[in-house]
Amino acid sequence: MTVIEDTPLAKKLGAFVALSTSDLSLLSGLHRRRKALVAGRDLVHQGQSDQIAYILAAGWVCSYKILPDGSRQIVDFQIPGDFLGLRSALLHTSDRSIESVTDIEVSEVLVRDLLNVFAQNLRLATAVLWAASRDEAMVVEHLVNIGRRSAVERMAHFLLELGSRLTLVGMGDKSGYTCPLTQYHLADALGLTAVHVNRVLRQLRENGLLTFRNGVVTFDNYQGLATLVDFDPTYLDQTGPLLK
Amino acid sequence: MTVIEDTPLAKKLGAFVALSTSDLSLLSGLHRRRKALVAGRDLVHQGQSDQIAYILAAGWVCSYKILPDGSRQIVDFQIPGDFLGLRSALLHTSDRSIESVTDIEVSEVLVRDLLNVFAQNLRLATAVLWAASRDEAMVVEHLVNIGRRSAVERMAHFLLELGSRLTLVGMGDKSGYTCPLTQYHLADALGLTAVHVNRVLRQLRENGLLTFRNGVVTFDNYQGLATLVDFDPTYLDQTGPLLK
DNA sequence: CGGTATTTTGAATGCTATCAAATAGCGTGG
DNA sequence: CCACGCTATTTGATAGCATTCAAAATACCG
Repeated sequence: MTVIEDTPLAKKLGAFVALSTSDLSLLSGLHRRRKALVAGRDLVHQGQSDQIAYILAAGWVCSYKILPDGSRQIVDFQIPGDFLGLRSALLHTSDRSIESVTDIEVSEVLVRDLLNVFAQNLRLATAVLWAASRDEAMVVEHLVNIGRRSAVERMAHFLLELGSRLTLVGMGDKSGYTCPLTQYHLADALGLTAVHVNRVLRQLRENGLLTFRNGVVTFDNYQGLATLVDFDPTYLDQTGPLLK
Repeated sequence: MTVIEDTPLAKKLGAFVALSTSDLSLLSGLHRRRKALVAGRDLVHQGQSDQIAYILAAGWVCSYKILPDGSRQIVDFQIPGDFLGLRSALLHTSDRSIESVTDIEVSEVLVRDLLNVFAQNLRLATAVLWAASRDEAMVVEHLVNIGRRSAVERMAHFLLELGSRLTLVGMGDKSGYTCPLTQYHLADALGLTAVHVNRVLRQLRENGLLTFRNGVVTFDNYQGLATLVDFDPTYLDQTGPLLK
């Protein structure tokens, strides 16, 4: 049996609030109904909405919107420990589609079960809300990124942010991380062309800032990158001011 | 005494769920502590967070982030009936600044009072959550707008969306609305230059689509605009599927 | 009526897209 | 194990949209 504390969700929430053993076992109660899915499948389709949310246990996922001309904008990527479709399940509205980027494993969560957990345990409810709020803050940061930064800065900021998130769940550190995204994914997320993404990555590599090759992001000069885009990971590393 | 049903907040929430007289009086209970502010003042500053949220009663406000190079990205505008700083008050984190665009009137709302209302009245709690969720959906729509549309399309989409929101609170219709935003505001919201905003507005005007002059937006061809950007106001006009 | 903020227009530059094509990587089947 | 086909990456040349710099015209305010 897996050690409860080691699920990505527990790690992430644990970074927000201290979790007791009983908190952890309540959380693990949500991890029944495991499901596996191959890469490139839609989990939720734009407009559809049902009573189920998911916790991503393994693999990467993206949420996106398609425009009438066929282009798409990726709103966010989700990594292990993230909820999928939480708001759409709670509020019966889905404004975007969700697709698996890699093969994934998810745990189905019934809204009813989740609300029960919240009712039993304020600490967990807060932690989950906190995480949801962080996700929203990331969308805002993403908006600023696309609206006001050059292509090189966008890329740097994006890869730094991803690094911080992965570090939180033990899948990366300041030296880099494994990343399954293609240059097309990056393009759709950053509002660029895949061709230009390639040139931007080359530029970052040639300036000794970072290398993204063979599915691995390597920060060659973390501090330099952070300075370049004024990266402030504070909005991700909350030190749980609400509950201790 | 003002008729309760006529506050912009009541109008907006009323479009989500049917509100009874007792719901309305509970709502109006939140409208004590009226405050007035002149244009161009900060209500909440990036990073600060306190226990107070606001309901905007009159005037326009914008929430934005400033980048280290001095440029700014406006994340959203708020119009009468919108909450200001709701999430930051609930979760003790503010990721953006809020500034008055015009002279405004707000009602201060203590988190405690708001939570009391929620506890007493599920219908209102749902309506408010719904409104908050709509605001989030608008940020996502905004992201898509900036990431994947041309300058002309961005402008058209933005002004259409604003029109829908204003219509909901009785401040506009399909023919147009009064709009206090300067071309600098539009530029900061759409990730453009003020100079280019001007050219884009001219282009829209010369194509007979819309006219924005002397603080008035006039839709010269509403259907043409909606088609141009595939505008779908569905995500704003919810017909309250949750509570009737 | 002067002063400031906003809008408008012009010319030149530059960043990113588009179009086109070559190279490299990877899984599959012979 | 190699050939094949597909997807992803890389590079070059050209076009275009939006920015930048500059300045004039107009609106707004006390």
